[in-house]
Amino acid sequence: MIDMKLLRTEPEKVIAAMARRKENVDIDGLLALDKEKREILYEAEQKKAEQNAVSKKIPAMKKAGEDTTAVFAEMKELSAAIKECDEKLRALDEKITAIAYTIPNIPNPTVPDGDTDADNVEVRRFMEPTVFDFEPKAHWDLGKDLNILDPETAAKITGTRFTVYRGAGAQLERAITNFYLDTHTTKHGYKEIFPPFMVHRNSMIGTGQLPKFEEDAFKVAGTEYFLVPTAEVPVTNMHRDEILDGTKLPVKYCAYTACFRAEAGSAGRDTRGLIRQHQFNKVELVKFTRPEDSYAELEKLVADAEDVLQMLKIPYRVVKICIGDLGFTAAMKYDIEVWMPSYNRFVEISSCSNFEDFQARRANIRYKDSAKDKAQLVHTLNGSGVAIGRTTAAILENYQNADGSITIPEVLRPYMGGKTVIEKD
RNA sequence: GGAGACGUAUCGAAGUGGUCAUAACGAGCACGAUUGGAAAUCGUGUUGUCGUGAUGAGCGGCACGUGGGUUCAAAUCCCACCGUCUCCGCCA
Repeated sequence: MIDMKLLRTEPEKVIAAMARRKENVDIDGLLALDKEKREILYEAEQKKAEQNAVSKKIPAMKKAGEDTTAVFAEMKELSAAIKECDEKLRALDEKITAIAYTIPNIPNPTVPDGDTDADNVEVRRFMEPTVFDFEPKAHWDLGKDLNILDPETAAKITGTRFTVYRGAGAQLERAITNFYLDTHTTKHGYKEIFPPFMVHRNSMIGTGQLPKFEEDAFKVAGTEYFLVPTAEVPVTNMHRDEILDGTKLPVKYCAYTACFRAEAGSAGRDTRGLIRQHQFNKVELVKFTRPEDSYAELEKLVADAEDVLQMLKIPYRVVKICIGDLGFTAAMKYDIEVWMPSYNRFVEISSCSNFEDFQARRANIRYKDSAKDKAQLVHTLNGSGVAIGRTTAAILENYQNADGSITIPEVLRPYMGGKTVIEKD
């Protein structure tokens, strides 16, 4: 949510930010509505002050036996005028929030220029892209041959963009999940959360998925619930309308959830394999920080996500997202992309963002250090730590052997009963 | 799913149409007094938010789960929704 005070005092900053994003937002119109609202608000408050003053005198008048008929008539008119003001205010507020909710976050000045993901800037790499002395297969072929990934059966029971994992495939997915959660909770100091997989509308608004991107979400028929598109939504909203203890920041959570995405507009893209599914597993990292610490915490967040890939020994690179590819809610974002031999390129496996106070303002999440202090908005951050389904795909492809078997990364073996290789059963 | 009770500050809780909502009373917390130090005791303080001021003081508005309604006036009366608890049913 845009800061209305910033908009009032320094509209040129907001206008420049929107121009960088190539967003067409009617800032002048919004300012005019805001001005009108404040004028009417003042009028309404004057009238209410009068109403309160008169109301206070009425009991005394009655006690003294005075005739209150005239006063009542006057007050009735005043009351009607107040009601009229309140109605105008409500209508204006509705218009203002409707516009405000469609304004994206102000990007950090260091966000690189560019129009598409091709313009993202590579920051660093880990390992070199995997080299094979045989013709490597795509993970969907490996999964089929090993009988561990079964999209056909998923289509039979549900539809496209779902996968049934079987046997060692299911075990591998579960091993990765536990490895990620264990590493983040013990090594990196995050508190594990297991949230609901459905949330109500306010939570989706709080983190910015709604109202603008409703077609991307699955809504549960007959309810007002949405399937979570990421654990970011339930976990960030845990502290909605709360004032956190500033001395306890940063608060760091990690959470596993299944994630559900309609993938509207992705028809025909990544139709094979685990890359783009309606349901996928992910461990998410979420932080609530002091404003002055948020960028340092973003770097640490990325490092924590990278660490699990380093332990898995999967080649990856980190890119800084350019202005044209920056999401609606983010002020700055890094993606981590793993090497995917079947695509012959790097594929996103984690997105780490600093939202600054954008989500905190929507969700009303603040902090203060002591009772005397004024509550201030926190900064929120999150990042995948990391996507599990895509990890499975990356392991199958990067750890495949000439005979079609898969060597299990060392750190996962304790999670798979000591098994070292996945072979056709 | 059925029946009932409830939702007021950090917590417990009073207030059942006006002149006690910063909100009784109790507890907690902060500061001060007392003490060699502590406990106990006493005193003072302790919500958030919006508008207008300078990000101050002051002034004014709003908030008693949420949203409506009745009324000159609503924590109080009415309606809807949300949530909590108890009993019954069902279930993992």
